[in-house]
Amino acid sequence: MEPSPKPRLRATSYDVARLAGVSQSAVSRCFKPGASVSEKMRDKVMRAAKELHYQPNAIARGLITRRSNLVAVLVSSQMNFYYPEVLFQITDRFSKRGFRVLLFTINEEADVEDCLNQVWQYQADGVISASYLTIEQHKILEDRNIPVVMFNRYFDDYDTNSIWCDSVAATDVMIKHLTDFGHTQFGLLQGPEHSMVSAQRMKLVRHAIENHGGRIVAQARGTYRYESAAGATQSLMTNAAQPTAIIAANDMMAMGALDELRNVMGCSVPGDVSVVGYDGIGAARFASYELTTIRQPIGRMADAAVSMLVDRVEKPDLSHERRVLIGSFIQGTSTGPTPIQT
Amino acid sequence: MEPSPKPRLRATSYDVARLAGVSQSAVSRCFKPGASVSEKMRDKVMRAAKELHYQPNAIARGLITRRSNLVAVLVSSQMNFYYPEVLFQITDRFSKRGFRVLLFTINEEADVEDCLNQVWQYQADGVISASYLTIEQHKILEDRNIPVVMFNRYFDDYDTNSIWCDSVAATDVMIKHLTDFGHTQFGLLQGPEHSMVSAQRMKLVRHAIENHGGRIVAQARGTYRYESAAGATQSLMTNAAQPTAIIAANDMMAMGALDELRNVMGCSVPGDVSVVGYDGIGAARFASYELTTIRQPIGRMADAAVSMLVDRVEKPDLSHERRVLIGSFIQGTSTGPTPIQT
DNA sequence: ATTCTCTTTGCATTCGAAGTCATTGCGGAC
DNA sequence: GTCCGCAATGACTTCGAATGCAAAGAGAAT
Repeated sequence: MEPSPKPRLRATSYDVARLAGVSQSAVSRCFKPGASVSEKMRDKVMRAAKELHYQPNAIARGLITRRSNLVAVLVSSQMNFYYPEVLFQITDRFSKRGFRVLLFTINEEADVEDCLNQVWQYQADGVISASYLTIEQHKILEDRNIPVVMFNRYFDDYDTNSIWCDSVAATDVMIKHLTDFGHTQFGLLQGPEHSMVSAQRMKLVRHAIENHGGRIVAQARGTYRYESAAGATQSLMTNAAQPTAIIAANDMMAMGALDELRNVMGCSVPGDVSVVGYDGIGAARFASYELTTIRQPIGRMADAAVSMLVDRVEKPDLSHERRVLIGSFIQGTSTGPTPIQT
Repeated sequence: MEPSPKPRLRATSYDVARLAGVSQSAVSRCFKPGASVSEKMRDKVMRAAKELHYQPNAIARGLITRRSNLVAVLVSSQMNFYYPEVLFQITDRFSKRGFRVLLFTINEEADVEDCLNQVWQYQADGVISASYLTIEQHKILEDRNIPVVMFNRYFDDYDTNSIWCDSVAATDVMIKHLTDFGHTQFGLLQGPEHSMVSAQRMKLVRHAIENHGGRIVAQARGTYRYESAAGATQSLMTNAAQPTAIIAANDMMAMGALDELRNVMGCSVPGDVSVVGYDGIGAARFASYELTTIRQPIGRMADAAVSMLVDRVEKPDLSHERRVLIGSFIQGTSTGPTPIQT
């Protein structure tokens, strides 16, 4: 007695070939755009493929072509609404370009090592990092010939592919907007110590404040998260010289500061204190906040990042590039005239 | 003349075997936990592997073992803060279980078809769907023997694996909380027409309102997004009989409604109108909102979803299961006593 | 020393598609 | 009718790791 044919779960190219009465190579070619196949052949094969619900096995294909069409996206998992926006935009665009996204969320720095190993094991064709990465870790990837694009970060002393948002002019406009309102006493609500984004932004802010004759009277640090702003704001406001305007390193903290001021400390914003942020995330436009902020063109940054990565996957020898988009000043209602000094 | 040896980009198990002076099988076994390998062998191999920076090729492994260790996660890309929270939690947990996440964002229903094909091509071991899926689409996956877990949704008339949050009791408490405050005129801010989550929630709400002697005086629909609440709220409030409490199908819309009421229509919340939502997302706790809502235990739901999927990947014959966690009523400051009727 | 276990190791094959190369077929030019 | 060029097709090999099976080795018991 014949053993009952094990119910093949998945049709392979051989099954399709058998059914269509052609060779496996022919089937393969029919699924490769631009291959040399006659109309008749393509028809036969496609009909058979449809009948068997055949779809090429991307894993097997990846093995032989050495192209997985997988890209790894690294994002920090901290609850900061900036990352989901970026992630979704990037994923969307990769999808349209025929790449799949392997998502890695980074909780703590220690996760990165693991994550890079996985990237390597899964033969990801490239990496977009919107998370903290050391130069050493970056080098590991480059040594392995995996192109990397850094999203909204770069290294000062080391060449990389990166997408950056330049806020020099916008920052100047923002500070001028505040000094025009009569503000001279500024409080800085910075991000974490090691964060280059925060450092960069605060550098611009300091410079612009100096330029427009303001003075930094207080500084505090947060973690970029909403919750971290409460304590930092308290510390800023209980300073000997009270700031009349608070510049936060991102919108999340600006929102936290605004809430702390309005809802806990009983201040009016912008009546007593003005608050500004950075990023231009969706939530910053909510009517309860309407933050004055500097908006990153996230959509165009995602476009640029995806293009840049896809280009390097296709032509590995392309040299490093840094693409800089320009952030724009967005006036909200979280800023206004200085209160008259008593 | 010998052709210069092309610099092997990637060390394979053969390279490691050669360097260690053992067979390829031995190398493979050294990387398989629980395989029968002597101390000496493991040492030799691991040393060689380290020297060559060898890491097993997950693609090749997947081809032969028929296990990709990839899971697909489908989420809607609409800007609703609920999805990122769920996504990050789920990803985190899969990571710890040795699975990688293939992310698929769904913009419109038409994307699903494509996405399912990709899931099939990439041999995903399983799928978690936090996005809209028809029964037919679900069947496709099951026919292909790909286990699916539906996150926060299920089918009424079709068996599936699902994680669900039961809000029956909490809804009753919430409505009682409102009627105790004197509210009798309710306005419903529903989700999209085809959304089963909205339908379910609103069913509970209707029932509870009836139970506690309230009356639904107005209804409107939104898209679950913040922006969609503005118009819907206007429509609710310009109704002949004005509601004194608005029940939104999710927190995002509740936040939108609250902002529209406070910042556009000049109402006091909860002075003039009370507002409640559903989900218990992080942003609902922001001091500007402090929504009264029904919180889903997202962390435990993610745990359950991941466990359920991993179980079915490992034992494909496990029957369907529906795990139901209980939502809890969270009292915020968006609800209060009815205004005295004039 | 011999035999018998039980563990460790290597050989050979396998997974599924892609691509190389050789062959076939077809049309047109002579 | 013969020859040439080009398109279409198939046989065979390849990618890298896992595994069934057979063989070799290590002890233990006699």
